[in-house]
Parts: sequence; C-alpha cells; structure tokens
Amino acid sequence: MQLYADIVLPLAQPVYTFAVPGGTDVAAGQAVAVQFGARKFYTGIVWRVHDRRPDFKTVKPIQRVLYDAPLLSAQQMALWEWIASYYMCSLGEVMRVALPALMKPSGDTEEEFSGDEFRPRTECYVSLAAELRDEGRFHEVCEKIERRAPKQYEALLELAAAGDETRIATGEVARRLLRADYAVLHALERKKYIVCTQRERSVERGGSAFRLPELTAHQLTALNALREQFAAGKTTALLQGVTGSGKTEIYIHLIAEVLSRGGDVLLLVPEIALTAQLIERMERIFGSRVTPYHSKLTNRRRTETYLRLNRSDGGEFVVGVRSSVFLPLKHLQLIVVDEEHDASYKQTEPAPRYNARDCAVVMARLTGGRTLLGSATPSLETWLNAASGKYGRAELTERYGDARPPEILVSDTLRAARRGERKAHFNKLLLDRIGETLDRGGQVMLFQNRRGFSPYVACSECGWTARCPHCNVTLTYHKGGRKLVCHYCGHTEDVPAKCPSCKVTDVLPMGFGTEKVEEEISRIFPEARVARLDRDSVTSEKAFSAIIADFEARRTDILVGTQMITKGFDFAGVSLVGILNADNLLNNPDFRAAERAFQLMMQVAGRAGRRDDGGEVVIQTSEPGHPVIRQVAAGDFEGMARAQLAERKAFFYPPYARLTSLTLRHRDPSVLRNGVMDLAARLRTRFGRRLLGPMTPPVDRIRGEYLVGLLLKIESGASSARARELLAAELKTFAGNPAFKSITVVVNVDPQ
DNA sequence: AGCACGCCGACT
DNA sequence: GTCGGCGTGCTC
Repeated sequence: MQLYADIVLPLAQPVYTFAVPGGTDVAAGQAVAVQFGARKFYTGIVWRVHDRRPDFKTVKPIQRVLYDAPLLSAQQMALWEWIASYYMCSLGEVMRVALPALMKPSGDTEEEFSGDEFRPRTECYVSLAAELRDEGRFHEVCEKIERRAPKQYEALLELAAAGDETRIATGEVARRLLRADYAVLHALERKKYIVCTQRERSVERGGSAFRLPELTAHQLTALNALREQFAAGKTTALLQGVTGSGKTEIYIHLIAEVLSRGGDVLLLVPEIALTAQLIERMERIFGSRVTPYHSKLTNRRRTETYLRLNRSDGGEFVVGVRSSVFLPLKHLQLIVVDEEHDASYKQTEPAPRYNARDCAVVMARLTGGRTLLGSATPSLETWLNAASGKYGRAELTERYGDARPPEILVSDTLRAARRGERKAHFNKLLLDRIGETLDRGGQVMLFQNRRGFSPYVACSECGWTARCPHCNVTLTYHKGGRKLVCHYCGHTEDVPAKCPSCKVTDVLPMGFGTEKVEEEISRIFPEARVARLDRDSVTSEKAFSAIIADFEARRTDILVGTQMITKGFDFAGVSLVGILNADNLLNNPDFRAAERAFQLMMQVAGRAGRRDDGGEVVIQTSEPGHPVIRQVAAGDFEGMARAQLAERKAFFYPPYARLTSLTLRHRDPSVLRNGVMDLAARLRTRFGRRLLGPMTPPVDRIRGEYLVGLLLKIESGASSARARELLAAELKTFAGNPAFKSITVVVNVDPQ
C-alpha cells in the first residue's frame, strides 16, 4: 500500500504531504530530506504517516531519511503541538527554534544539501598490530627500529605503555594522547606495526560523585516541604526565597536526587550572563555531568549535544537558556526554572513567541515530571497560583549565614535639588555614602536604567531633536564616535554641526545613560577606578568576563551598569548599591510597571552585602512616597503583590485575564487604518468589550512601516482555547480580504 | 522562507 | 525597444 507522510518544514507553513517510497521505513519524529518547490531541498520532520492519498496532482517523494533515530519523542511532539496551538504559530516555526541550525541542512541541490549535513567529528585512534601483542615479537621489532628510526621506536614504546595504562581492551589510544606526530604514526602504519582507525569523537559526559552542600535548618524545612508536595502529586511548585537565602542549594539537592535515580534534569536560567556563573557553580557540585546549552556555544557543539542527549539513557543534567526546553531529555523528571519572573524567558521576535517557563510546566506534565519555579520576586501569575493552592510552595525568608538584609535608604531628588544638595545626577546622600564606602575600601555598584531614558541631542534654541527617518523615535546619542543611532532599525548618522532647523546654535547632548554616569562619577571621585557594564561596553564575551573579573578581583571600585549588573552576580566586596533614577522605572506606561520596578529594585538591592554583613542601598527618586518605593524599602513583596493584584483584578489584567496583542503593519497609513478598523469591528462582534483598540503604540513607525495595535483580554475563567479558535478564524478571514492582504499581522500571546 | 510570474520606470 | 524593480501567489 502506498504510504504518505505529513511533514513539518522549517517555515511559517502548515504541514505538507509527501509520498513514502516503497521499502523506506519512516516513523513520526524522524528527520527526512525533501524537495520543496522547484529547486529547494529542506530538512523536514515526519509528523504523521498515513495511507490517505492527497488530492493534488504531484505528490513528491521523500528523498531519504536522516539520522538513525527519530529526533523527537512523542512528548516532544506534543510540546511542539501545544506551542503551535497556544502561541498561534506553525509547527515549522517551532522547528526553527527547537533544532540547532546544523541539524537542519538545506540547499538548492542535493549536493549542497549533503554538503550542509552534520558530520560528527572523528578522531584518529591507534593500537598495536595484533602481531606485536606478543612480547617477544614486540622486542624484536623494537630492536630492529631503535637505531634507524628512533622517533618510531619512542612512539611504539609510548603506545604500548599508554594502551596498558588506560586498560582499553583493544589497546586503542586517541592520537592526541601520544606525543608522536602523524608522519611517525603513518610510517608505523605502513610497516603494519600499528593500526589506525577513525572513530566518532566521543562527547560522553562524566559521572563522578556529587559533593552536596550542607543545608541550614530553614533550607531543610523548605526542601522537605517541596519533596512532600511533589510526592503528593503537585506537578509545579514555587520556591520563593529572598536574595542570598540559598535557593540554589535546594535546587542542588533536588537535582541530585533525580540524577541518582537515573532521571534527567533541566535547569533553565534567564540568559547567558547568568548562565556562566551558575554553570560553574553546578560543575563544582556535579562535575562533568553538567551539559551547558546556550547561544554562545558553537553550532556544532549544540548539535553534538542534541544528538548525544537523544541517544542517552538517562541521568542527564542540562543547564541552559530558554531554547533548552526543546532538548530531547527522554527521562525528564525535574525542570527548575531559576528567576522564573524574568522577562527573557519570553521570546518576542520572531515566532514562536513562547514563554519557556510556561512551556517547562507543560513539558513536565507531559513527561510526568515536576517543575520548580524559583525566584526572590515571583511573577504575580506564579505567586497567585501558589497562593491559591494550584502550585505547591516553599519559602526562604532569611539570608544565608549571618548576612543581614541590606539597609535601604530613599533619597528625595527634588528636595535635594531644592537644598542645593545635588551634583550632576547624584544627591548628596548618595555621594556621601559612596565616599565613605570607598574610604573603607568597599565596592560600589551604580544602576542606571537606560531604557526609556536614552541620551539624545537637542537644539537649545528651538528645541529640535534628531529623529530617525524610518522610525518614529528620537535617535540615541553615542559619544564614542559622535554618532546618532536608531535603536529600532540601526540607522546611523553624524551629529549635525549646526541645528538643521534654526541653523543658529550647536545641538547639545541631553538626558543621561550609563556612559554619562561613568564620566560624572570619575570626575567627582578622581581616585576611584570606575568601569561600566552595558550593551555598548560588552562588545564580546571576553570583554564581559574581563569587566566582571576586574570587579571581582577588586581592581575596580565602582561599577556602573544597566540591567546587566542586576543578574545574579555574587560580588563579595559590594557594600553599596545606588539606584540613580527610580522614577523612570515607576512611570513606565505598562500594567506591569510596578511589578517590574519592584523586582528590579529588589534584585539590584540584593547585590549589596551578599557576604559582608549588611550592605546599603540608596534609591534616588522624586516620589519617595510612591507605594512601590515604600514596599521596596520595607522588602515587602507580599504588600506589593496584594496591592498590584487588587489593581489587576479591578482592570482585568493578568493573572485575572489572559492577554493577546495584535500588531498590524503596513507602509501605507490609510490602508493600515482601514484594515485595523475592519479587523477590530469583526473581532468586536465576537469578543465585545474584551477587545481594546485600535491603539497607537509608543513607537508607531519602524523601518518605514506604520504600526497599530489591538489587545484582546480574555478573563481567566473563560476558555482560552475557544478564544484562540475564534481569533484564528477572524484572522484567516482578514488575511483573505484582497484589500488588506498586504497587511502584516503579528500575534503575541501572553505578551510581556 | 524562497522563488517564479507579472506588470511599470531608466537605460543600452 | 529591453533590464529589472518588488508586489502577489504558491510550494505537497
């Protein structure tokens, strides 16, 4: 009987049906090579094999099967399907993020495809010829070549010794373990004294004994609570612990338990900056058992990791960023999501716009495993789930050891300015504290949120500001090179010598970012060694490590930085942290602004005095009475959570509603307007007041295209599956309308 | 995502 | 008169 296979291709397209050639065995989850279109070869994933003949004329055959085993398990396929349906994207788009690039060869010809295919690295192994295993014969040969070919003689002795020592059954030794070079070994091979074989480079992980940290009484209580709740059937639990309370030690114990019974563990971390430190920490405990997975790995390494895990029989421990939820862990029993509130778990561009934290919860349910969500400042979604009993929970309220929580001082910027106690962007209180800290030999971190407060240039005479010609934003001023850069499209231009509008005066840099802070603080404290950590100063992984290493080794006194400095670094010497402008955190026009501001400030504050007893935090703000400022000063997470939840409930925002944002894009503003009015009207007949908009986004033009938004709010009790169904149907109708066909619609489910 | 097909501006 | 711009539609 002729069989057909529905195949997922790495495109924003539905599955396509290919014919299975007779004699070819294909199963769901397998990777295959197919020809798609007139001249294009792609890697596809077999989704379903069936015998229903499709009703189009040409059904192309599968070219061949790739890899010896399926790349996806049934659970992984179920996860892909969940993501495609929940985030409203194609399986092909999931495929693009889920599989490392090298695993998906493509090309214009079959040769090009083959050339693109992953080939495992091989290594040369050498062993003594069978004949020389006989001791007598071995000595005979040695004597024969000792004089005439001393190098070969040495190599032969070394090989015999190494083979013996490593006790490899065949006496095989990797070439890199010998000092002999290729020429010598070739000669020996020609004389048939040794045998050389090419073998796949082994990337087997180690499996040494774990060295588990001792737990405090508080940690033990939390660990036992989690164990009990997991055992009682809770699939997901929240571990809420203030900075420095030792959540990691609890992770370690849970991870060790799973590994020692042969299960797999996935530890998700927000992004690369944090990964390095945590991987090191885990390697100190679990040795070479740890498998890292992040974007800084080479493509080859990622592919090797995927394929190795795919063959593994359990006991794997992966530490990785969001895309690690797609790794083939066949015995997945535990997923730990560290800093679960972190926005970087959500991918916003391109599709699939998935949240790895939520995917982790789904994946653990699919494999019968457990998910542990850890954070000092959980997202309100998670916190409510734990408070309502849907998730299990455990808490750590005390800092590890004798470390006291930092003392938080709120400094009123307006009052300081009125009294003349403000120099540059610093209030006297902060400057005094910096001076004292430096005198004591302590280190200082200064946090300046660059986002939403970028430096720009303006004319002091007429108020003209430099704007991007393609995007509706002001250009950002970069002092290095005196350039103006658009952060949306990358457009770059020189700072004009005279104001282009009134042609009278110079344009002046306005606003301030980390660069400016660095400059000012160096001027005020000329003795201090100042460094800066932000996207501009971190040009490479190396530059990043160097800045961190210098600060860690106290070769720097003051570190100025953006969000980057807040991410989990553990610097012993930091006793003072300054938040230069809390206002721009509080005043974001976003329903999550207060939650975000609290999380960020707590995280920054947590950098102070992690090991020293008691650090200090100075928050500069013009609204010292703002509820969030008070909650931060009091370290009152629950107060913030309750206040914010009350507001969210009143205005129907998450976690009391699920949001889906729609962004429409077109170069012609009138076409766009007509389109969005049409779509909004249609959606309103379905969703009524649950649809908000059309609304103009903060940046309403990018790369020459105009943007407009719609927002769908579905209350938590309602069926979100039904809502997605209705939405998908309306979007299909809309896309089929010839008047609006050229409008791009971006759907973002659970936007951050 | 590619790529081919198809209808309007500046060139040999 | 063509070469080529990118708008539109299709790929099993």
